[in-house]
Amino acid sequence: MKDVAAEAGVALKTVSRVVNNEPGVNAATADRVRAAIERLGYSRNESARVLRQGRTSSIGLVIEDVGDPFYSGVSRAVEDVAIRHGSLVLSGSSAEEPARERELVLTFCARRVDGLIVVPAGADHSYLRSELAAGTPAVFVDRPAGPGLDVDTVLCDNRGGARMATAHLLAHGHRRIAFLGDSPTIFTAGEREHGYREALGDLVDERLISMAHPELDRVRADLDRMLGMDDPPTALFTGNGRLTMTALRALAGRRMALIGFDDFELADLLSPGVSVVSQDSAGLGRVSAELLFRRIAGGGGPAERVQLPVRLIPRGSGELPPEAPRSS
Amino acid sequence: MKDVAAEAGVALKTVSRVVNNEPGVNAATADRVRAAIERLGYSRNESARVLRQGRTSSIGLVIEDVGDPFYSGVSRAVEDVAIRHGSLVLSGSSAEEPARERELVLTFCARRVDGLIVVPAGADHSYLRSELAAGTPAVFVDRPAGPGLDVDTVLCDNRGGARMATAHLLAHGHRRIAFLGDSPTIFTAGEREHGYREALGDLVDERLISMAHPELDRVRADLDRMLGMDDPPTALFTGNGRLTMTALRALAGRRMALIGFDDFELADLLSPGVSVVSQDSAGLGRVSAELLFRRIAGGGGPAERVQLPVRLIPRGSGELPPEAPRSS
DNA sequence: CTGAAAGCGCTAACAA
DNA sequence: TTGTTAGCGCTTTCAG
Repeated sequence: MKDVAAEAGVALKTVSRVVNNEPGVNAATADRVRAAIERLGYSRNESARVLRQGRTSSIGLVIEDVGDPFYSGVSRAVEDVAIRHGSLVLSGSSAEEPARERELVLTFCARRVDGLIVVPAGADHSYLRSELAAGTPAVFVDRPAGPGLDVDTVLCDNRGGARMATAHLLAHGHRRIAFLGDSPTIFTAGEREHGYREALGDLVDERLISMAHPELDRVRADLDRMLGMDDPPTALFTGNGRLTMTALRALAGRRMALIGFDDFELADLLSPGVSVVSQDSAGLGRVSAELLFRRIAGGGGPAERVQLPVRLIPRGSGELPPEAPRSS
Repeated sequence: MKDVAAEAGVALKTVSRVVNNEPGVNAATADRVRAAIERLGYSRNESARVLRQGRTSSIGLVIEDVGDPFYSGVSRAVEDVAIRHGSLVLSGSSAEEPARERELVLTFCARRVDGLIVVPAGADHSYLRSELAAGTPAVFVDRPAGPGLDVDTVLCDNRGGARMATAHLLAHGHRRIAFLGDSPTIFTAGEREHGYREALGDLVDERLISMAHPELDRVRADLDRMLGMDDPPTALFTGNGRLTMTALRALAGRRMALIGFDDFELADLLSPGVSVVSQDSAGLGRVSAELLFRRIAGGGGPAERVQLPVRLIPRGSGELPPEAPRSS
């Protein structure tokens, strides 16, 4: 910048003014400066600007895995909003490990991001307290923050969606409805289990509920066990996208009513089409990013908790009738 | 840092030494400093460090769309390698728009990223020349850089994969093989078309080739037109994942041999399973990131051009025999 | 082993 | 409309 000033025969500050499109610069002078910039191939050093202004024009995004379609949808939506606000996105995957989540968040904070969007992996976010107090706003997405942290949160209606799916199966005549969920330590998994239980009421049978990490072998074993019962399930409700696919593989063509939580590409092309409870991943990203930028801009008020609706998409698998009872 | 120094009763530089784990600090002093850091909740301001050192420990990643499973696979792999090198990833989606690609790259450069990984949308990358000359290394992924730019490149064997797929269909008795490709301005689309033509030789029929943006209506119209011919195609080769899915929808259950370029989730669950040419998106990301970090570390030598192998995964759809010729 | 001073490139505040 | 000066928080250099 010094060189540019010399080249254009003006003061440092004038160059700064031109670079920042600040008003109050003679057009001719500005042109001379721009010419000098062009000639010298100058480009502003953002680090210095950041140091001076204390604003990085970047936000940090911690998700579970960029490779997962649900989270990459969130990611893309956040990115779009950020660009509109002139911000860049620093992102990282926690791989569902609390330690990595913490490390990423603290790294982002050390880089003085203007704000954070976090899909939490852990349950303890006390490490964030000092950052929040220091004025870095954060929005939690998909899952709430650990106890004692008063922070904006954007969630899907997990419980309502699960209730809806289960009720849909009930309405189609099913009474024996199994639930395959992810590990109950995961917030969304627990909420969906609750919704399932609420809809089922007295019909709940603990033997038809299985919650653990979605591995094919586990799912297959569980399904085999359930289907081998005297009064086997006639319908299945799967607690997330990965589980739905795993279950589809494990079922290996056996015909059974099925509704999955979370939509997925090609669900409509399978036969029958897979009925799902669809979450709006893009909406999740968009809403949380907008909330964050409102906070960054100084928007005050108490922490908000937004819940986005989900919707049931019937495609056939959720509308299959119960198998005719076996004549015994 | 000044406060920490005061709190610990040492000089600024000593704090700096402790924070950076520099050798030559009395253990007791270091402990005192660390205690002060803890008490004050201090964390180093990376911007200032960057300003001084000129190294940001971050790389820029420009892809087409984080929401696309192929690119999010690349993305995740890049991220993993970056973390191992103590680097963060700034990423952005070009949405296949050259202007946005350019803007992202220049924004990243203004932030003084240590290096760039780019899936180019445009064909002209002259804007990068000054950055490269200034010492910011770049690696192009999935598609090569525009003419006149001597830069590391990591590609898949698009042509070979297309040749393999087409030959596979030929081996299963097909002689009328249609090709649906993406817009020919996209490098990978062109390469795959070439491979298809090479394998087909004299059997090429221009009426069985359609290349454009993968919209359902277009694909449906093309397929209808082709299937209405006197000698309709008995097999279809689709040029990317999006097109494969679109074609599956457009075929709406009509039985026809099919191989798609690029694997996708659930390809095995459709009936018949969809045979594909699988690209290693994670490998693409990993190899390019490793190459980039080698350059950042000062690794010299001429620009490399790495080609990753692809593999054919038969699942049924690519092994269907031609329909018995209609008795006319 | 520890410290003082200079300066990275920029912008804010104040003059002229 | 333009310029001058100070200082953001850190690391580098050189001196104790």
